[in-house]
Order: sequence, then C-alpha cells, then structure tokens
Amino acid sequence: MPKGQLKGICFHPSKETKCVTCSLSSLCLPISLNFEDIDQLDKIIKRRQPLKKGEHLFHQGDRFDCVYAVRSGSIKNYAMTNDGEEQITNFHLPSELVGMDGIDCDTYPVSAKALETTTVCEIPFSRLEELAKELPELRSQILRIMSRELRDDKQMMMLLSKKNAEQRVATFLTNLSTRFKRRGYSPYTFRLPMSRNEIGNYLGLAVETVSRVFTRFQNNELIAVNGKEVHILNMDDLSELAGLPEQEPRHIEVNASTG
Amino acid sequence: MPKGQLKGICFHPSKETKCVTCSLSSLCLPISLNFEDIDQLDKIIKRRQPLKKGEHLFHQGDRFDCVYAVRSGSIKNYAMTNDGEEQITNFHLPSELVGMDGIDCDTYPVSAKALETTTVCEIPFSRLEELAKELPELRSQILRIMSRELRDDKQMMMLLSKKNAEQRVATFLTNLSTRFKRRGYSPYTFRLPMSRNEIGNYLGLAVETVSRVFTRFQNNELIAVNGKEVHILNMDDLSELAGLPEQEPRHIEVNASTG
DNA sequence: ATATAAATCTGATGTGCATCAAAAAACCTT
DNA sequence: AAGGTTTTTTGATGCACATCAGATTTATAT
Repeated sequence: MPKGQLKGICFHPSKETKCVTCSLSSLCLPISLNFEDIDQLDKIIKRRQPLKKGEHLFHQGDRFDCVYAVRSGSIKNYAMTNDGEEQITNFHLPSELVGMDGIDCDTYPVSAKALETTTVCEIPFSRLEELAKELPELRSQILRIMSRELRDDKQMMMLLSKKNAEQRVATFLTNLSTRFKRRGYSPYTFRLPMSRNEIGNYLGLAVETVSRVFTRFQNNELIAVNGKEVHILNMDDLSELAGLPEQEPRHIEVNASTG
Repeated sequence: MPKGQLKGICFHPSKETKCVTCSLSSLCLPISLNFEDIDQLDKIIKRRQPLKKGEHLFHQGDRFDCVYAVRSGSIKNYAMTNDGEEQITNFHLPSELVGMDGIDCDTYPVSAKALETTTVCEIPFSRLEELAKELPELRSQILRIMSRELRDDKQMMMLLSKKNAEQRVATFLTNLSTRFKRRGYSPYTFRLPMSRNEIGNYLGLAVETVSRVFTRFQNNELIAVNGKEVHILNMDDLSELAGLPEQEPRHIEVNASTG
C-alpha cells in the first residue's frame, strides 16, 4: 500500500519544510538552539508524506532507527498485552516527539498509529546522536524531553492508581486543553482526535464509564460536548476536579461552587 | 552538613570506592565504558556516607543538582498527591539510578527516601554532562537508562490499568526476583525492603488486599512468606500469573497446573 | 437517497476490591 | 520481660466501576 501515492497533492513540500520557519520550533527539538544549529538539525530531518488515519508510523517490534516529531495531526502509542488486548500508552500532539522509548532496544517497544491525517518529521536517531556530539544544547534538550516524559508517566501512574473516573476524565481534558493552548489553539474549544473507546483504554476505564462521565460533566455544566467537539465551560471547577496542579503552579482562585 | 564528617568510621572508603572495582559496574552507568573512561567518571563521583532507614536522599522540591546510583540498600521515590497522600512511584535497588526525572526542572519532582541502610554514589549532574561531552559511550548509556525507565513506566501503566490484584502482586514479585538475580542474589529467596503498605501504595491496592493476595499465594503454594522474607516456590506459575513476558522472552514450559 | 456498520449513549446487574473494624503478630523502648 | 506502638492479617460490608444488553446516533458504503 505505501507505494507512490499522493504525488503532488496539496501538501506543500516547500512551506513549513524547515525547522527555522516552522511554527512549532519553540516547542519542539530546536528549542534553545541558535539559527545555525537549527539549520544543522534541519539537514538530517526528512519530512514524510502525510499518514492517513489508521496508518502506522511504526509497529511494535520494528527495528528502531528513527524518532519522529509530530507536525500536524496526532499519533497514539499502544502495545499489545499478552492476552491480545490493546493498551494505549500515549497520545502525541504536534511538536511532540514519538519513539524515544525505543532508544535502548533494537526495536520499538510500542506501535505508533495516526489518529487522523498526520504529518511528521523523521529524525534518524544515529544522525541525531552524531549531531548531539557537536551541539550541547541539543544534547540537553533531548535529555529534557525524556525527563519530561518520565515525569508525565509518573503523573499518569498517579492518575491510574489514585483517581476515580471523574478525576481521570477531568485530568485528561484539562491536560489536552493545556497542550492545545501552548500550541496556539483555544484551550476552551477543541476536537478530540481519539474515540471514547481510546480515551477509556488510555485512562483505564470502560467506554461506558467515559461516556457517563461526559454526560455528567455536561449536566453539571462543566463542559459541552458534541461528538468529538469539546467546549470547556467551567475551567476552574474542571481543573479542581482534576486534582494535581499538573504543570506550572497556577495561582488558584477559590471560587469553585461545587454542589 | 556535608562537611568533613565520617573520617575513619568503619565504612570502608578504600574498598569498593572506585567504579572500576565496583561489582555493580556492569549494571550501572559505567557499562560499555572502557577503563580510562570509567576512571574519568569515577573522578566526579562522591561516595556519601550511608543513609539510615527513613532518611531522605532528597525531597520533592529540592534544587536538582545530582543524580544518584544506589550502591547498597534500597530507595523509594514518592510524591505527594494534592490531597496530602503519599504516592510511591518507584523502588530502586543497587546499581539503579535515582533522580533522572528532575533533569528538566530546577527541582526534584519526587522525594527519595531510604528503605533501609543505604549507600549511594552521588553524581553532580552538570559534571556528568560535561563528561558526556567527551564520552559518546557515556552519552548513549545515559539515554539508554532513561529510555529503559520510560519503558518500565509504560509497563507500570499497563499493570495499573489492566491487571487485577493477583496479577499485580505476581508481577511485582517476579520483577523483584529478576532484578535480584541480575545483581547476583537468589531469584527465589529474598527479603522485601518495603512494607506491605508500601507495596500496596505502589501497586494501587489497599494494604489488606496485598496481605490477602500473599496468603492466597501461600495457600496455592506459589510462594512461602515469613514477614519480609519471600520464597518463590513455583516460578513458572507465578510468572504466568504475572502475565506480560516482561524482559527477555523466556522459553515458556507449559507445565502449569493451575486449579 | 438507503443500507450497513461502527461508535456512542443509557439502563440494569454483578463483582473485585476498598473500607471499616478488630484481632494477631512483629517491632521498639525501657 | 513488660508495655506500647506499628505492621500484618482476617472477616464483614459497601460501593465504584465493569460487564451485559439494548437503544440511538454517527459514519461509511453503495
């Protein structure tokens, strides 16, 4: 199937094709690099043609050779449990790096699949390592990215072992909201790239429970939902429900009227 | 506090005080470094005096400056949830690195506390980074360690979102067993450095549930327990219960007589 | 358009584990 | 060794969420 399709369709190979001009550079690998260094990084990056919804970036077990930065769209990581069930371990939005957990194996430990039409930058890992030899800033940026992922994982472990269904979904939504905001989108209105089923799988809940929590949140006027479109109506209460202050310690206004 | 204390007390500053002679070097940071490189690494490492049970290596929020390799004993990582509850995120055995998730913050995101008398090697992170500039092998070893931790975290997420109480405890025990074995200890008989409470906290279970599973495992003659002493009687069945093949894909003898 | 499949939602029922309570054992302290 | 504290174990009860079942909506195909 992945032969030579899609030649010359309206995917602009000229535009946004360099890190320097990419709007995501301030969130992505190039952060804290100067122009010249970015240019060097740019040279080893291949822009792949867009993945269609459902297509794989790589499969669990494939030879590890590249890491990927999401440019547009979204990716889910998942593994198979030994009883054949899918377990989603992560969702990736634009500017986020995919595949870093394969570094110390020969093969990717999880699969990566496009949730919608998705473009990525492909970064051959061996060349990235070479380049990192020369660029201390790049080196520490890679470490920072991995360390942040470690922290996010611990947060996820907390969610899975201590939070109830409502808190999980609230955390999920506010977390997405924060990430969209940082990427220049509205933190209040966005489209979920994943299904309820995938949300449940990720959060350790049954689909039905996710659905029920969504309706409960709507009744409480925390959010408004229309299919995959989500509108956050009461960010304060939703954040409070989510619990943990997550990222930057916001100053917390105590005007939550929970009843 | 860290002045010039501990001169000549019976903690042997001469023995095991260098990476080259340390029995853990094949598991720890020096792996894949040659003798000269190990020597360089050795120079930046400080051996701290032993921590007593309950003492902290660092607190959540402390300024991040060092990572630590456990030399003997064991360390737990934990964070406080916003409702003041402790959440254990990791247990560290000898040769394992503690504190890597603080790299991209100014401060440690979790606390680290000794579960028993514990000695560690202190590695100032800035100096490690400097050294990594020169030593490509060290660089990739650091990446490998972090990437492995990422993978372990995903496994933990799977455990928390898909496995039941018995599977969790079985996974915990076989995982510990594997790690003890790799360190040269018996994989069948070992002492748990943590309490039932801490096991439950880590596994997302109530203490009572952990206790009950332990007795059930004893009744099924999977293990024998005496306080913190654990004896694994039927590794095959225990591993099968644990589910996921975890590390190396062992060849699996199908002689499990589950009833 | 209509047909068919997939996803989402809603309700009814069941269960695995948390919680509560209290005994038993292990661990300190003096 | 006695006393107190903490940890571990065992039993009884309750509940949050899973599971099952079916209705409804949305997506995809023809």
